[in-house]
Amino acid sequence: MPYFIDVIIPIPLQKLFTYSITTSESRFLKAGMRVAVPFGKSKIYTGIVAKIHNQAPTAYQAKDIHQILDDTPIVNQKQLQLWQWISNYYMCTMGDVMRAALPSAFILESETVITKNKKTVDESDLKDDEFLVYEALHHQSSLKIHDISNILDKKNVLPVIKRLIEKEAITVEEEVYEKYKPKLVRYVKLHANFSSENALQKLLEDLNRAPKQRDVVMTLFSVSAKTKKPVKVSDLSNESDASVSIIKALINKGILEEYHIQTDRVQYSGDDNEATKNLNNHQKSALSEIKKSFENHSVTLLHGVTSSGKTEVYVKLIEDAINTGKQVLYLLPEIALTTQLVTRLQNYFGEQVAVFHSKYSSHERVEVWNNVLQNSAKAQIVLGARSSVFLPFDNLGLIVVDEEHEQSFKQFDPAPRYHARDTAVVLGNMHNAKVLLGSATPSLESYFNAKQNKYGFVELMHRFNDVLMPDIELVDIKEKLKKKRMKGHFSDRLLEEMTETLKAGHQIILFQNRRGFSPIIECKTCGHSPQCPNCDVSLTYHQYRNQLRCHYCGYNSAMLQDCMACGSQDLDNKGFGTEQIEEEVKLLFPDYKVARMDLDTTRGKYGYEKIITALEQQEIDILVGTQMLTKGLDFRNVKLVGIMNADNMLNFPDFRAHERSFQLMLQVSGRAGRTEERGKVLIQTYNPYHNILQQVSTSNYIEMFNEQMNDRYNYKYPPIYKQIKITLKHKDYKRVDDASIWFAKSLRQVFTVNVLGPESPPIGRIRNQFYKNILVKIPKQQHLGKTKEAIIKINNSFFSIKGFRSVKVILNVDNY
DNA sequence: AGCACGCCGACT
DNA sequence: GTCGGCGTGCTC
Repeated sequence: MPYFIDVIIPIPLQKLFTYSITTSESRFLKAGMRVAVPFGKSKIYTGIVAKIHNQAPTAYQAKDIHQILDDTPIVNQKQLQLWQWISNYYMCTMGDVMRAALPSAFILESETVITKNKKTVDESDLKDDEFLVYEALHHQSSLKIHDISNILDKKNVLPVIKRLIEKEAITVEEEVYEKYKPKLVRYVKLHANFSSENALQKLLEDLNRAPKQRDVVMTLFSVSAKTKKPVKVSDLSNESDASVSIIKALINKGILEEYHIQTDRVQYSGDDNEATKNLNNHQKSALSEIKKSFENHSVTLLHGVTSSGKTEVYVKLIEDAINTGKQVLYLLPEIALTTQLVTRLQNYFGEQVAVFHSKYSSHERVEVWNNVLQNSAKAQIVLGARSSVFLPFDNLGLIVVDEEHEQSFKQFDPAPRYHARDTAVVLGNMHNAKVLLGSATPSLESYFNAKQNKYGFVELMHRFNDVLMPDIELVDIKEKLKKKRMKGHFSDRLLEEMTETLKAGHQIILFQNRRGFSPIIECKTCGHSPQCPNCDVSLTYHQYRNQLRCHYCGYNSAMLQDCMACGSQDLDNKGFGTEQIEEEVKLLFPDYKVARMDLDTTRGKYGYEKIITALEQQEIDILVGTQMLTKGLDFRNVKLVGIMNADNMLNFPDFRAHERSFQLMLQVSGRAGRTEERGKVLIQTYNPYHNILQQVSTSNYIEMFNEQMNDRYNYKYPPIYKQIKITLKHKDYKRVDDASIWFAKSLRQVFTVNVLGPESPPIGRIRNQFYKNILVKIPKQQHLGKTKEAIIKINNSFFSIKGFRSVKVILNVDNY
């Protein structure tokens, strides 16, 4: 019987590809193994076996596979199921998912290797460039395409190679290289010849004439007696103070024997585990409520105020899960994956904790992957950022999604555009695992789900040690400006508090959110900024057309000459960043140490940690920063938090701007006064009566939730409606314009009023590509799957139109 | 996505 | 004349 396999290939093509295999291969291969397969004329790709079957394809002749790359599957059945879900739900190809899921070292690529033919060729027959290549092959046995471009100093070398093949001077082959190389560490031991007492005695006598070497041997004895473990070459060299060459001499003489052991790149070397901390009463009751909730809700939301000790509660749940022999996944936003939290968990669970995030090299990721795959003791608890949902778990018992509201859980650019929190819920379901979502400021959708009783719900509203919530004061800068009480961006109130805090020897955090690309028009007199009449977002000023536009419905109007609210002509486009604030602080407080933390200052692997450490060790008095500051860090000595301007977040053109502002401000506020003393937060704003600011100042989540949900309901936004964003891009404006109008028209034929756009995004052109957005809003009762099918159908007919073929279409499900 | 094939401008 | 630009089509 003929055998075939369907293979997932890491390219954005909808279909799987069928290859033919032999009977013996069919016995060996299993779904989830990697195979190298020929694809197209010359390429060899790494594919994952999705299915083994006997149905020969009818329309074409299946090719044979090139090679099997694994002995056992590296992707398990549950993962393939998850990939399929992601591919369906987020409307991307399996290839896209594969690319995102596998560490890149697993995806091998072929390289063309050129070798000289045995039979000699008449060199006069060759042209200059052909001769150069031929000549080079006399010195080197093989060349890569890359080498040839270097030799000939041009890009396109394929015609030359083609001619050489025709003249039978060379042959080409595709070769696949394994990218992952295990790390080997060199060890030494005494050669077996000297294991007897006599031989050893004789050896030491012989070595009396080589005292250095004798020392090394003696040190080897003492080290191995002390540690009772194999001895590394590097350790021996350090301990005995001998150079590596002396050890090498001993190896060459056959006195020592060298061997290699494969080691993990990622290793934990710490003290013995601590017992987990005892919980206070509030934490205890939260813990038992969570456990109770898990009985009938596999997903539970924990709403715990900042500094309430959520982590300790997680730790207890993790402990329970691993005690029953299950794996645990602890998801965090990338940026919060700091050494602080990692060390904390390692203190409790030691070696069982594995860390997985984007700063890890591809090789390190392979090691974590393999440890999870083998259900090794070293990876019972995985602490990771969004991509760790792709690890080969087999036996998950618990998933914790900390800082659940964080938008960085959603991947925006390349496909798959998945949300790790939502994917984690699906993953948990597959494993019958419990999922705990935790946040001090839950996302509206999760809180909504909890309210709908779709998720369980537990609150933890007491701060640890009963520290008071910080005192939040709103400062009206409109008024301060009028009364001339502003120094640059600082109000007199903020300066007062800063001076006092510094005098008392405490630290200050100043928060300036620099987000927002195109400037927003703000009236200098009343702080009003024009709103879109159709949506609850601020209009964005577009200089090139002197227009005000709405990002969401495409509404636009001519630029106003005077403020709609107060008639003042003093309109200003606002936008100041952390750098200016830092400069101003340095001038205002020249005697104190000021530092800045934003994307620019935290570049590099440890940039972020350096600043955190400096702050912890109180080398910094005032830290100016962006949202980075908000991520679950514990700064003991920070007493004052200043939010320089709350308005620029509130006016961000996004239906979530208010929700996000609330979350952000409350999170930053949480950094103030985490020990005995009560912290102070000052929020500078032009509009202190803004509902969100009032809600922040009283930490009133419920009120914020109700009001925002009301808006979402009125304006048909998530979580009431689902939405899919369709982005079209092309380098020719006319073409995207036509294409997007066509696309939107086709969508309207199916979805009528629930289609918004097409409209140009605030940044209409990026990298010489013009963008157009179309938004499809999906009511709750409308079938999601069918909606997607309809969109895919429209997309297919779109691509059958000649002129639209070169337009790129990006589908983004839940684009928030 | 790559990559080949094929048809038009600007250079040794 | 060729080199190289990118439009179009295909990949088991």
